[in-house]
Formats: sequence, C-alpha cells, structure tokens
Amino acid sequence: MDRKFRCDCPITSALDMLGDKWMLVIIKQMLMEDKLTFKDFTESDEAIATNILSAKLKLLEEIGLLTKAKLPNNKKTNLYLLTEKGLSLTPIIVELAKWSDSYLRDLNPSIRNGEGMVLLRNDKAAFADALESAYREKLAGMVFVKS
Amino acid sequence: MDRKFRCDCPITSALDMLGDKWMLVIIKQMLMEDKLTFKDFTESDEAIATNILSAKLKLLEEIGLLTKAKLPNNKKTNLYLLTEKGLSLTPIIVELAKWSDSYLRDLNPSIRNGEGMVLLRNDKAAFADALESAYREKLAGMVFVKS
DNA sequence: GAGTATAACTTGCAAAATGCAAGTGATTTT
DNA sequence: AAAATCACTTGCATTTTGCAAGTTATACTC
Repeated sequence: MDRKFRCDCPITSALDMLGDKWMLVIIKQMLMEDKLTFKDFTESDEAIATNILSAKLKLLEEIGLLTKAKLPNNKKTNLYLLTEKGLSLTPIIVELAKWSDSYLRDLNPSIRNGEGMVLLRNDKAAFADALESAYREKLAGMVFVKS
Repeated sequence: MDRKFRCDCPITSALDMLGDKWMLVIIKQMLMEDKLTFKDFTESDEAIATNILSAKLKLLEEIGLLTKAKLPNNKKTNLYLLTEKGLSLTPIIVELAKWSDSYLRDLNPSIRNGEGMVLLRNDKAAFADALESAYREKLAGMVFVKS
C-alpha cells in the first residue's frame, strides 16, 4: 500500500494523480496536438525533458489514462493512445482553456487567440464533444496493435 | 521578466499557475469547506505544512485569486477570501470532482460518496452555480476590512 | 496587568520532483 | 555495412515540497 492519496476528497484525489506540471499537458498534447510517439512529445512547445517524459508516460499508463501500441510494420516506434478514462479528462482541459482565455491573458499576453477560441467561448460542451469525436475518429481510422 | 509561462498555450499557461499539489486544493477548501483563516487551512484533512501554505497563499494573492482581509475588531486573524477570478475556477474544480467520481473510485475506494454527489451527477452546471452562490452569499453576510 | 494562549507566520534542514546533458541499444533507413 | 532514428536511461544540478522547531504580535484569562 503506497500512500498515493492524501485523503478522501474527490477533488484532492484527482489532484494527487493530475496535480503537477506535466500530466495534463501530456494529455492535452495527445488530445489536441496529434502527439502520438515519444519523439512527438519531445518536439512540443513545452519542451519536456526525456527522462521526465518517460516517467510520466509510465505513470499515465499505470493509472490507465493511456495505452501503448505499435504500427503493424514497425517494431521501433511506440504509439501512445488515450483510453476512455484519459479521453474523459477533456472537460477539465476545456475548463482550463476557458479560464485562461478569460482571466490569464493579462498575466501571459502571448496566449494564443485563434479561430478555435470562438467555439470554446460560445459553447464549451460542443467544443469538448468536437475534441473527443475528432480523437475517436482518428483512432478509428488507424491500424495499430496494442502492446 | 521572470519566465513563468512555458509557452503560448492557454491550457499549459493555466497549469503553469495551478498545476501543482496545492493551489487548487486551497481554492477548493475556501470554496467548499469554509476555510477562512491560516489556522483553518492547517487543520484540514490534507494537512498542509505551514511553510508551504504561507508560500501558496502569497502566490494566490499575487496572481489575484484571493485577497486578504480582517474582521473589524481583530488585528490578529487574517481572512483569505476568493476574488472573482478565484471563484471562476469553480467549473474546473467541479470537473475534477466529476472525473474522480466516475473514474478514480477504483484507485481510491475511500473517496467520499455523500449527498452532494447526486446533484453533481445530475447537473454539474447547477452544482457549480450553487457553490458560487453560496460563497457569494457568505461574503455578502460578512463584515470585513480589506487589507 | 501579568501570564498564558493563539494566529500567523519564518527558519533550517531533509527528501522528493524536476531539469539538463550525455550516453545506450535496438531498429530502420540509406 | 554504415548512418540515422527512436525510445529510452544515467548522472548530476537545481527547484520544490515537507517536517519540526522557533518567533512575533495580538488576544484572552485570572
């Protein structure tokens, strides 16, 4: 029994799993930025170090938020794919985006303000659904072997 | 210029502020557990150390998520109160609760499963509104002096 | 009003998480 | 066969978190 959880509060328990610098960033990259392979993650804007990435991917797999897979004809490259449990973090990520859009621009003026923000502002549930659907469809159109 | 933000992604920027073990836990305690004073926080289930608490409260104030106040007849006790910017984190906290309720019970079976969960499951927006209203009303019924 | 208790901290040090740079071994490409 | 790529690991520096003990100002008690 390793004491992973601080107490019986659902919110604190979620943060015991997700409350750090990287876990939700990695999930976001999978969901919204087409990151699939170890290399993909290392090339992101956030510039995660490979040792941290390795540790966090392992953790995310243990928790059940992602699974590893391979393409049928490639023994080298790993694919990291969101599970249902991982995909279900979408609403949290969307709320983070919305809060940033509304309240964080004065602290970080460089925050992107593109096309996609319009739907987020008008209908965040639709925005979340669109993200989830797009991800599911990507998986549906892919041939891979779970490892 | 201190490099607080990793990049121009809204989600990553939110996590640059909130992505640690304590920031959202403290906000939650204010919003849902009537924590008002330094002492209140030290007595919570999560058992935060006083040095960490002190540092995080300072940070939360700098970011503008809370303000300090005092009761008119008491020069000793500080009150820590959520600002609008802080209160607007409610939807994020609610989504964390909902995710925990749905997906984290097998990893932490001790997660509370009380009365309040029913509304959360049925209508999370109503749940969030109820939390925000209750907090606003508490403030409205209080006499304090902002410091 | 003197002594005790309380609130809100700070300080010093230990432990854990994060970060950087370099290296390794198994594929895959040329 | 050699070179490049991918998915890591290792060693070490830095930062964050955690524990226990102290400090100061205010408030309460007799």
